[in-house]
Amino acid sequence: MSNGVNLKELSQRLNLSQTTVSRALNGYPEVSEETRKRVSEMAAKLGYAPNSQARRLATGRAMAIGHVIPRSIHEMMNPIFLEFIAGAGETYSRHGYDMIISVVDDDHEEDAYRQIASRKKADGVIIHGPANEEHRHKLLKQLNLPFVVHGRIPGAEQETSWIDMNNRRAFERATNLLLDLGHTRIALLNGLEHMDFANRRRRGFEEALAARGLTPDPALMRSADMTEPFGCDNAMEMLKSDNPPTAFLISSMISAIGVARAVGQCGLTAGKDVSIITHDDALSFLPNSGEVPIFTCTRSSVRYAGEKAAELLLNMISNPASKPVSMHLDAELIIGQSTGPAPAASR
Amino acid sequence: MSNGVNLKELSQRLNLSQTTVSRALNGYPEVSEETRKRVSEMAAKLGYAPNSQARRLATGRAMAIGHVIPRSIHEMMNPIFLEFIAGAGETYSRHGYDMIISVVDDDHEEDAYRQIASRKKADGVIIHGPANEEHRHKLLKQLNLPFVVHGRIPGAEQETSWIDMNNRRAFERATNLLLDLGHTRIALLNGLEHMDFANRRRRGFEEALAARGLTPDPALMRSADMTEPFGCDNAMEMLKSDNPPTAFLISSMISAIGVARAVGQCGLTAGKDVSIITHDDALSFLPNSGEVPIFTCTRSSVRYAGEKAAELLLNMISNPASKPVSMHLDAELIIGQSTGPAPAASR
DNA sequence: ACCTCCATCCAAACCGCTTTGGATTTGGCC
DNA sequence: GGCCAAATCCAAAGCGGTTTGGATGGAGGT
Repeated sequence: MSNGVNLKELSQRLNLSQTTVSRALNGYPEVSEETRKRVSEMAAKLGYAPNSQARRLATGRAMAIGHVIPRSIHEMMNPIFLEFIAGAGETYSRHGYDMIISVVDDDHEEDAYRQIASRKKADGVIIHGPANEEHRHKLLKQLNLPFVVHGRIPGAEQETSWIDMNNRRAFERATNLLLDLGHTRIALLNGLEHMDFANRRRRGFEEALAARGLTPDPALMRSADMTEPFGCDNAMEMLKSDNPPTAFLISSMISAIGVARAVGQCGLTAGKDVSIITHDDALSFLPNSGEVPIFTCTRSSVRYAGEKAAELLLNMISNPASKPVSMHLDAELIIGQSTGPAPAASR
Repeated sequence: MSNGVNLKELSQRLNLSQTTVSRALNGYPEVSEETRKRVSEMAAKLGYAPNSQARRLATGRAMAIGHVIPRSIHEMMNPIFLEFIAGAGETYSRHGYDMIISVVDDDHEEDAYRQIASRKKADGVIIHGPANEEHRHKLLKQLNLPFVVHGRIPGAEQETSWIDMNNRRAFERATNLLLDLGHTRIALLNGLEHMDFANRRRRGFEEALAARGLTPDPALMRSADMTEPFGCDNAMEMLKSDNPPTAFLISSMISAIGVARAVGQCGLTAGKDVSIITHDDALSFLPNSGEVPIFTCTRSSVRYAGEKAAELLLNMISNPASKPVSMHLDAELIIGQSTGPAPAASR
């Protein structure tokens, strides 16, 4: 027994009108400090809190942000998605917004957005994992639903708000590091390249090679969901080939761990016989810290991106006339134990 | 330009009352098939969808389920949590419910629940990761907010609805498997044992040993957040000790991967020199399948648990008088490549 | 004493839907 | 033809807030 008071009852108990009570609680100026105090005390005593549905209806704002995630969201996205959510969630709750997540069948994604708009379930949404061929932003514009992209939509950079890390640059720098260490046969284990982020990473890799007059060996480039076995299996295969790579550049810690497993199983040592650089999204359950991190990595916190994306979106919502805004985050290049000079001319 | 019609406009266009239109769309019987057809056609044409806030206010149901997760949710919970969410989310959307997730400061968890109740933000909640000392269920009872526990609250099994896997039994079986293979020095790398699930797993382990007259060696039992380094570091330390274990029993795939890394670094082979059994929550980004899975494991799908938990909760909500219900899931014991007979009297 | 101007407070409309309690029409049956 | 029940449909009352457009009363100015 603790709840059940509504505005009407509260105002009756106070011998005040609902108007005054509402204004007192919402900090409007046309109510004396004394009554305001009286009101908030009584409200606290009776445990009054405004019914959110009623408030939303009256104000016309849903006070919620939607995230629609297709059921078969690609495996590698999963943990990253959660970390992003955690960051965004903090921002939302700090601003009194709810976060609503819709898990939908892949072919119902568009429906989900339409429903959010037509039923007024949320004041805005976040687009996750933009692909090379992306259309969601068009739909959302048409639905007049504010949104922020986590990542970038190729060809729509100017007309959309987004937050992204500099994928191309990060992988370019990582590749250069390996080149500086004398590696020339570098393998790339990348995410699905129909995704924009993976596409950009590959370009960074290729451009760095090209700048030194090297051409990437297609046999050393793989692209798939970034699972652990993906890393292990491909690394194993490459290491056992006639012309194995001396270094690996990997798009995710999860797959990097797989690569490390393969390296171990081949009796090699990472950082000596083989070098590994991975991108590190700073996932909390895969810490790669310590004085000297296990993996040399390009690091960029997805959680932070989530916080910022949410802030961008909330700004857009409270300021609908504003121009598109974007944030470009640079990854840190952090030296760990998994890189070293290329072994001298192997057998 | 596509939305903006409300019930009033729709009914005017049809020369019908709002009542009739509402009833037609919601499938009530007191409207002729002909008008129903006319109504739904016009609704489709004008892109009408009921404003969810208004509907919620009128019906008094939030049509949403809340998940509050403390900001510092223990690291190992993270990916598991997401998988659970994915499962639950499917059930919700299939039933027209929204899922709202609140990320809150640890010391505001109680507030979060109170708000959900007093502001009527959700019709029910899921309790995640019950601890040995658990109090949330009392608060929720007092708030009169339906809930389902993912896991079990010790001492409140009868009076709460929950879904849990048989942790004790799973770890008992796993331990017996190792014992049958001749292992006697078995290490346990467990989750935080102030959590109910970890506590139960330890008991399963200890009881299996005790049944064969063995007492667990405290030096071989570790408990912490289930990160990858936790597995690697502890395994490394144990393997290098004077009296190393011949087998590892591990609470999470993530840490198991760390153990595998340590095993590799020590020049040993899993399944031959050292045996590994891990619990496998069937996380989608850590597949452990294939003809012969890499890890021998006790497997139980968290996603499935999420689906079922959501179903239990929705049932409770639509049927408030019902008695507490619970589901006990048994983990499969699956033989993979990481276990084998104990090596004959090692050096 | 009279008037203006604030400072407070209030009654009532409104947000968009569901639902109650009829009103009206239709059809079957004696 | 008259009557009753079933089939349709509707006006209006909520749901619980916010917000508009005053009303009221006391202070200050002349």
